[in-house]
Amino acid sequence: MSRARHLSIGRFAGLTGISANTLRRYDEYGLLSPAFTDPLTGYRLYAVEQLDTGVAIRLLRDLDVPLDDLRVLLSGEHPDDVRTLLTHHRERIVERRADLERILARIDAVLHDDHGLLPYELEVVDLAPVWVVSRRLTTTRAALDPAIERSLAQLEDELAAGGVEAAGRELILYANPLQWYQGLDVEVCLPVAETAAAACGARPLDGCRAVRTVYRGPWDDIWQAYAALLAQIARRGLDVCGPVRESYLFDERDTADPTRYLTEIAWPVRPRASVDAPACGASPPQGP
Amino acid sequence: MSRARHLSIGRFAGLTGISANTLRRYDEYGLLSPAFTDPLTGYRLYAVEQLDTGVAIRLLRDLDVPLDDLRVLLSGEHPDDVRTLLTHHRERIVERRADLERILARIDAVLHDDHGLLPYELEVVDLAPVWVVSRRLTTTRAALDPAIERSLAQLEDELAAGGVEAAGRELILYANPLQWYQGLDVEVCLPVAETAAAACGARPLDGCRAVRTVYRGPWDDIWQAYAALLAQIARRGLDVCGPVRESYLFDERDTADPTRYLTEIAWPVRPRASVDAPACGASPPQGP
DNA sequence: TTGCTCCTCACGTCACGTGAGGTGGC
DNA sequence: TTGCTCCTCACGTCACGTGAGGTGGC
Repeated sequence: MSRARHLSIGRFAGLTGISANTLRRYDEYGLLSPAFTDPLTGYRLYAVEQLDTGVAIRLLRDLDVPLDDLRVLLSGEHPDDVRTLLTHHRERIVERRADLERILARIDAVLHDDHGLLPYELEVVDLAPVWVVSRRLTTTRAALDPAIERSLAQLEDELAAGGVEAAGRELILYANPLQWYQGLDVEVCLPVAETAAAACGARPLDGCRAVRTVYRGPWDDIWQAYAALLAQIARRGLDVCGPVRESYLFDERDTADPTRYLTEIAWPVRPRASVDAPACGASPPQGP
Repeated sequence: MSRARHLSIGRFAGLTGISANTLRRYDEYGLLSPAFTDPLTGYRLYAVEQLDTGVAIRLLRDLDVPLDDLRVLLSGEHPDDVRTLLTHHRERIVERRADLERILARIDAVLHDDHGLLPYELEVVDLAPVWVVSRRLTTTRAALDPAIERSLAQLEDELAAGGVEAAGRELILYANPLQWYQGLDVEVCLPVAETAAAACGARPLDGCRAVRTVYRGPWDDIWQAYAALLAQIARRGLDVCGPVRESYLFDERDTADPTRYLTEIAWPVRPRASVDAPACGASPPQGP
């Protein structure tokens, strides 16, 4: 066995630009094993003929092609050639770039829009009483949107039949927003003028003290606003005490860009009665 | 100790969107520990007041801000606010995007330029003899470029003094290209017409059989071409037998884009004399 | 009591780098 | 003989997910 045409791991590393350590792992991994391994010393000896394979691996790794892909390619078992592999890999990289673009857009939104990380500025307000026609339903989160659509359409039909016009956009009450995974108790409301209340069978929503904020962004992420609100309410020594009201200041009727949606959240609160008393409707371990 | 305002890890996870597992690690890591841990059962209980911190962590992790940064931010020890942190983080993301752009550009170069992964098409050629004025030097890789510049300038001065014009671009001979880490033995040559050879003290470069390829790309990566060439030479049953010649078909004099450089590499070869005989100049273990 | 939640501990992911501690070859 | 190279084994990186095996609380 002549070693004249064999390269030690260090030389092979120097020529291919792959570190000796990494070459050992490629050997173990079955990706690129030396032409000869001394059974006594364990020394790895690479053939000069393996250099171009090594260079190719190095080039593809520089492009961040996964080792698994390289093994498939080098095994020759699949008919995929480098071109096919790189085409697939290109898509992966394009996706990663898109991920970064999304992150950048969100960072810039925080930096430029000049609201803090949690863009929920709370204020305590007194909600005025309001007359509404409403429809209450129980549904799941997945079925929520069409259920609301249907209820709204029905309410609008009823108002039209009675010759009454809605006094504003719809208002949606959630009795248990934090237990959405157990099903949602929803009341869809359309406000009407008090003078028209009798004509359409409207009921009053009582006025009450509430904590109010405006959430900006797509509805999928609105749970974050709820969790943050809940923390702030607790910090202020308040307890939530009634169904939360969502109203839609700016939504798909106003923009195609969900990140610009504005949703008002108003949560009825009262001073915390006692440290040890369970809070009504807010304390998750309590109710059904 | 009332637990009415405490949340189990599962509820806290559901409200913040952080998995229970991850919350346990954040506890261990000191990033976000529960307000209360039952010493008997080890159960973690989070305060409602911790929800907004949880949401903030979740938001920043969605932006891929490292845990270490979050710990610094939440510790309040440093005056950095979220804005500063995000500004730094933005730079990191922009860098990552630039990395991906570079990878995409290289993938596209391979895909569109229609050469294979190793863009080295070998051919065996017979190099014609050529007359050159030359200057031989020993240097390191770091000092190579200015050393070549100086030698070339001197050679050009000499030719000008003798009233002779160069017959083409320079040619550079490397006696030991694969041992560059041990120092380079370089001969810088300018070709001249045979008729002018005597007037300027030119010497002949003998003709010989050689393996020739054209490397495309920046010089920093040219070692890859050498390694791949060496593999192909061995596969064809040849041995290298003399200093390799580089000539610069397309370089900084022609383009500002190093990825478009074209470098011709011609390596004198002979048929392998014997499997066990050491090859001249190519077999790395053989000495300086 | 059943089923759900919670606990800890360990291992896998991905592709390496960095050492410790010891040995072979000129 | 000295200094260099090579060996194996173990651990660290990063931020998790996934399971095993067992227990607490309504």
